[in-house]
Amino acid sequence: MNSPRKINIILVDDHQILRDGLRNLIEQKANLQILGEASNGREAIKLCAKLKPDVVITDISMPSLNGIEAAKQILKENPEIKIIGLSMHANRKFVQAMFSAGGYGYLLKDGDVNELITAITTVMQNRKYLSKNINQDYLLFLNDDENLKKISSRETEVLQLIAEGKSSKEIGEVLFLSSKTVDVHRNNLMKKLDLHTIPELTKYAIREGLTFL
Amino acid sequence: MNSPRKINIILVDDHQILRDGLRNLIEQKANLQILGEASNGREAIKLCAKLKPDVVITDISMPSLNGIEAAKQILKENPEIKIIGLSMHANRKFVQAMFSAGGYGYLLKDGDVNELITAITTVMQNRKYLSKNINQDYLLFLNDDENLKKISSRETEVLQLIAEGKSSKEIGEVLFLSSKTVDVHRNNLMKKLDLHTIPELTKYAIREGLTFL
DNA sequence: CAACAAATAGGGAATTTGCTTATATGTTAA
DNA sequence: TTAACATATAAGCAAATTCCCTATTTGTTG
Repeated sequence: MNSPRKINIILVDDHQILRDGLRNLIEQKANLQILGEASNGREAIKLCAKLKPDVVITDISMPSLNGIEAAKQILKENPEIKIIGLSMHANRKFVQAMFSAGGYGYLLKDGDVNELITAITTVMQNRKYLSKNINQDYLLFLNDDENLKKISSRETEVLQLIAEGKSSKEIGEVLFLSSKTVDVHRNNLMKKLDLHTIPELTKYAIREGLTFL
Repeated sequence: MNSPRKINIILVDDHQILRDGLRNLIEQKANLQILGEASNGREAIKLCAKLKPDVVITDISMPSLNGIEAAKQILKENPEIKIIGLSMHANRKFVQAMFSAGGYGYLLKDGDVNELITAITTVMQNRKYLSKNINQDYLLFLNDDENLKKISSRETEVLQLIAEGKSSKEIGEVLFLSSKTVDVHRNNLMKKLDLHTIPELTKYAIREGLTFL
């Protein structure tokens, strides 16, 4: 009798101390193992391409690239990966966005670790998991995909970096684009959102949870 | 030969999942034990009064009562307790505030766990500990308490207008100043606040209630 | 009085943004 | 299956803005 293969996990959060703690707890379970860790969405995408985990546990709000955008891009390449969002916000908008992006689970950071283990096993059975502290009714609406996504993924990415204080040039370096392309994205964002200054874009990004206050 | 007494610790953070992880890691060290946990500053004060720990490890940003204020109040009753702040912000203001409140250590959440262990043993030797990812120069200034330069009312005025999306030229027009004067105010603000981009100033202004989201 | 902070502002370099135009690639609706 | 539309890319050039340095005046405070 051979024991079943371990579930391979990638852990994504911008706080190493949280990753350290979670890794330790998760690896106490015989059937779970951590394949790798990333500290933002951009690293997570690279790591998933390389390591092909079964499950990604990812913070939502992170510098450089947030968990929602990361989920979209990971799933475009590897649709079979189960992504579980981990956030401090019980906000409906985040929940919605995570599931619309193709995520399989959404947990609150003030849940306990057992809930995380439950979530992992649940999503591995192809079932969605939503933190028990969140109104479960949200699950009913998850297929109304018609959320206000006027702005594209690329634009969202650029917006986050703008709100983090980066210039077009710096953003271009991060995304391997000409600064002129970034200029165009910024200007399109401003047109679409009817916002006309960088501080206004910043505030919008904060409201959308793309960056920290 | 009797082994030395264990170091008693109270853990304070609003995310249970982070507490779970840290507790587990810390208790793997034979000489450390967790006496109790709290999920905000107010609870922490009560717990300290009851349990008299050697060390408190506390998040800075928490609901109900933040870590800085909690530190002040804990130390008023129990000046011998060593308090270590744990924050995601490398922001000078927080560091300064933590030490001014009487704290003994300041760690970033993206440091690793070994650093936390080091910090605990350091403060137990009556030495201050500052996260190695933070400019250590801050330690030099920690004793002149009035080093937290407050911003002038003119600067506050300018800051608000910046956060509303106005350029130096526009601000000059509103305040009947040369745009160059506004430039100087902006640059002084950045120096005083240790912030280096307009989006960062904007976020600061929001936190200070100078402008709306 | 000396030192210092606050408020004002000019000069000039460096950077950034705004706007226009253009091409390639998808997607979708008639 | 075209036509229309959205997305992503990027160059060129002009305009605007910011960054850094220096400087003067005024008020405060040890």
